[in-house]
Amino acid sequence: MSRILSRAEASILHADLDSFYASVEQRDAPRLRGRPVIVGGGVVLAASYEAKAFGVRTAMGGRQAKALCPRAIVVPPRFAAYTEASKAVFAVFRDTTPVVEGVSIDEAFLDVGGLWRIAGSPTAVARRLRERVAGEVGLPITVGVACTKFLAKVASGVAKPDGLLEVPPGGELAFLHPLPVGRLWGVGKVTEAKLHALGIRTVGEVADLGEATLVSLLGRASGRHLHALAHNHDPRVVDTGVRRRSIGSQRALGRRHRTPEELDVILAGIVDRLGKRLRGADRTCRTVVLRLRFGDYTRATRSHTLARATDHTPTLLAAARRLLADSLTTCLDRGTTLVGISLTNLDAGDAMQLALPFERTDGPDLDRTLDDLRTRFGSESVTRAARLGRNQGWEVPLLPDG
DNA sequence: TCTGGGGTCCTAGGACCC
DNA sequence: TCTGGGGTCCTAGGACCC
Repeated sequence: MSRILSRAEASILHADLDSFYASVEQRDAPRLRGRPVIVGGGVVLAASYEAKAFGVRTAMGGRQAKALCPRAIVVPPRFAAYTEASKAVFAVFRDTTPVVEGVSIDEAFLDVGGLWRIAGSPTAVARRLRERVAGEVGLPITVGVACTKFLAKVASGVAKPDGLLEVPPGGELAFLHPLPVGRLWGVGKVTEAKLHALGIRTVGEVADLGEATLVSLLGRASGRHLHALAHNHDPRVVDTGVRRRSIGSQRALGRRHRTPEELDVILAGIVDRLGKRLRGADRTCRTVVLRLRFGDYTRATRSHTLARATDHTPTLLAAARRLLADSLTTCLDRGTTLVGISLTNLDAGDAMQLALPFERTDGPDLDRTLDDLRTRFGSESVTRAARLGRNQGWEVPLLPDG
């Protein structure tokens, strides 16, 4: 299959803007250029490389950051400016290749395997992409080039900041195995500590471990995942149709005591915003999740699944209020420092949307309908939604790839 | 060190169904 | 009637990512 052949060449780009929020601030305010910049306040949302040199890191407490880098300039975030910059950068991505998969506001995968004839090698494409983002949007961006998504991401991480790194075909494992285990996607503090406890510090040592050992150590999914990545097995293609699986909003409240009435007002504000976002995205949800954090930094989640998917704010709010009412004594006892709502199970609504065209289609038209839906919703969403629809007893025909 | 806001995915147990 | 196996859904919690 052509997919196997194309995997032999390094045709996947992982493009990642450097210290995105801080770079936008430095671009827009000349006085910040070349200086250590921290975006945020109570917590560091982003730090410029000048600030990172002092040990300042994302998610670090503001006080600690100032202690490490007293000369840092702290600026409040301007989310509208970041959204606009992100749109401009993604426009350059899409002008480069139609096969773009956004990962976050500042990060995307691009498949440029089909561009040899018109645009040259993937590395040449990456070089031009970096020049265009710098010239047209005014931001530094790092690009990793490799034969798999995972390796392209590792490469961009190694090449940061403002860099370009291609992992040459055939040189994948030689590149990967000396790296520390923390470079593997999905290895955070906890997993790293478990591996270190066994004396395992490099990706190569993980690769030597064997899948069964990793599974017994980390659980089925994580073990298999890590084993695959350590051998650079990553069959995922760049998927243009990835859809959001949940939307959420939360608010930190500080340590001040809140009355039940205050909590209710905050909750209603959050649900109102989310309802608008949900309808704006033309989605529906079936599950409402209440997230709480308490004065002792413990957390709790409570969820409720509705009989059917909805985008109706009063319905969502009623569910959220019931969840909060059930937790109210805990909230008042322990002191609530954060309230949040996540709307999940967004696919349940998709399943209904998708079931309709299925019902009207049979014979040779089915393949065309499936192709059309996959283009609009992404292949994974279609498969998942069709399965959900079947489980609900709707008239959704079995998908060819079962 | 005492912490923001937005997400994804996995696990495990109980309920329920075939 | 008893017993077992297999599967999905729901819920709560946790790890991880940017």
